[in-house]
Amino acid sequence: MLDPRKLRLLRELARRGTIAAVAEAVTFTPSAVSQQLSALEREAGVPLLERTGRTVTLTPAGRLLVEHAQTVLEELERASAALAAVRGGPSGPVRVGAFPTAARALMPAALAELARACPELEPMVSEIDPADVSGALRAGELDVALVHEYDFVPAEADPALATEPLFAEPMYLTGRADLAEARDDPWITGKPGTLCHAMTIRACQAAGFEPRVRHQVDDFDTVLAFAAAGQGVALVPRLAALAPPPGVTLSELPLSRRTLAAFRRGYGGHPAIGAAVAAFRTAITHLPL
Amino acid sequence: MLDPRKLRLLRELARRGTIAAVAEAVTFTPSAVSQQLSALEREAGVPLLERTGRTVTLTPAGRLLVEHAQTVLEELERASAALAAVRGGPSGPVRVGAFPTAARALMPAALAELARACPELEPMVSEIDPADVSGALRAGELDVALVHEYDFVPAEADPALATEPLFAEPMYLTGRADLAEARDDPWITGKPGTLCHAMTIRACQAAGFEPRVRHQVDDFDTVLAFAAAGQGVALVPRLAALAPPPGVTLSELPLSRRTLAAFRRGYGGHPAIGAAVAAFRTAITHLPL
DNA sequence: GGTCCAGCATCAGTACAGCTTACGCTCAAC
DNA sequence: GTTGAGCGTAAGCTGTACTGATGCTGGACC
Repeated sequence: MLDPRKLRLLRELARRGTIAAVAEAVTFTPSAVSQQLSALEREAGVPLLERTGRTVTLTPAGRLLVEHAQTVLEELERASAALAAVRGGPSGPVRVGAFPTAARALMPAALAELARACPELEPMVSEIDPADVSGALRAGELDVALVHEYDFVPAEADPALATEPLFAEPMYLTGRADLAEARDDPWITGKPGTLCHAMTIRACQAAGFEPRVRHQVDDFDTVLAFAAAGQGVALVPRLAALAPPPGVTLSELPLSRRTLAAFRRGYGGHPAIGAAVAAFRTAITHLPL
Repeated sequence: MLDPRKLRLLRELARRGTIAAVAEAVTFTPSAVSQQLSALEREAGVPLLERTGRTVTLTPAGRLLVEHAQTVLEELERASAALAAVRGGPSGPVRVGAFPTAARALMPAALAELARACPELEPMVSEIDPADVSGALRAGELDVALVHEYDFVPAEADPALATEPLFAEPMYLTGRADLAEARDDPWITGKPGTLCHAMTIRACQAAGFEPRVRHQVDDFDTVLAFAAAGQGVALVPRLAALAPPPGVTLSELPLSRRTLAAFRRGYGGHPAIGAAVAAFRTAITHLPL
């Protein structure tokens, strides 16, 4: 019988590309991962990995097995979720990931609501960059996470993950009435590789110009402070612009940011996930949107 | 992570009812099964078994988990089958179960065809009573089996097993032109509990009478010999009546017996199963039906 | 060309999981 | 009361799966 623990390693390898990365994700040594994958190959009777120099790639048979591993692992998780549902009310630790804005604006109210509704639940919140959420969920480091997507920058579609929309908020432009006016202004964006960065660039491109980026700052409070200091214009979501510093004018744009809850697909039926998402929703109703 | 080996034991328990029976089916000691199930319960966090005196029954949570176990195990088997398909042509041992009539009439030609088409395959045939086929397939003692069903006696519907129809043959009545004429005759049936027995009883009931059973014999050659000796009438399928003894007349009835190939559901894609079923079909074309 | 480093494999050693064996308990049948 | 079937627990052994150390390969950089 194929061992799902080994299948999990294979799936991670398909995702991460190197044995070392898999080892780090599951907190094993690379040696252990290498041995387990070799054993899996032996059991499978087919080469699953191709060793070329100091790198490994999956063979077609390996990719095929990854597909099956996917469904097996999902189904196992579904079984766990069903058991947890039977076990009674949600209880035990739930690891929650949240991007910084949400951690600040939404989490306190959500945690209070969660403590009220499910006192047995022990939520553990980690701030996490949305770009890392997918990997952390898959690796089992997180159980549920808040992520967001912008117009022009959809959330990563991962077959192993499911999402549930929570709310949408409009985007604001600082200093100017619309994007066209800001065509020649200096811009303040997030750091390259972040969603905020991509969002700003793409929105400007859609408006017909390439933004001249002067500052690269991730924290929206800092962004607004820079804007107040006349350092440039920026796009900020409603939640980050509830109390703009004096001297900063905000114009609502026909752009939005959507916040979603993400979790492993098979885990959706888990009562802890349901309770957490419900608490998010309750907290949202208290949000000044 | 839930261990599929333990899930398998739970599934077997749901089917067989006692730990001792599970142990026998998987060739463990009852102690090992007990320990494994206890461990599974501990991991699940919910009571799965209810111990009442010297017997165990599944709790609702246990039954729920069995459902999931079913799909997990099926999916694992599907993965194995996919690997076997990649591995190239069918090879290795295939355990084939067949009821006595089929073993005699069909198997020689089917094995010859299989040896021609897939020389790497090592079929191992066991005669087996159709009533035991389901359990043997589930326990992994057989990979594919020939079973049959009669009008009025459909094949057992097991969610873990899939079937594929192979051929149908008419039933014959010995001595008389139709069932109504045989209303008051003594009858020769299979032994109680067999499909043949049930088939005869139900067919007579459908014709409006209760057969008077005199002899209980499973082997159709013996049945025909009894009929030739004037000991009564009987229903026999075409395959068993190819060379009736002198003095036995046969009348075709509007009843049929269907022969099917059965295998574990997840195993259907396995090339060895496909090759075996194909060989059965080829052998059937040589059958004087 | 030599050096360094990243990445994987192999080997030896160890810890733990899972099996068997042996034994005790409970309950039903006789 | 005795017997036997059925399950659980304790003790012991084996094999699996991990870590840590070592060696090999190939690319980058000087």
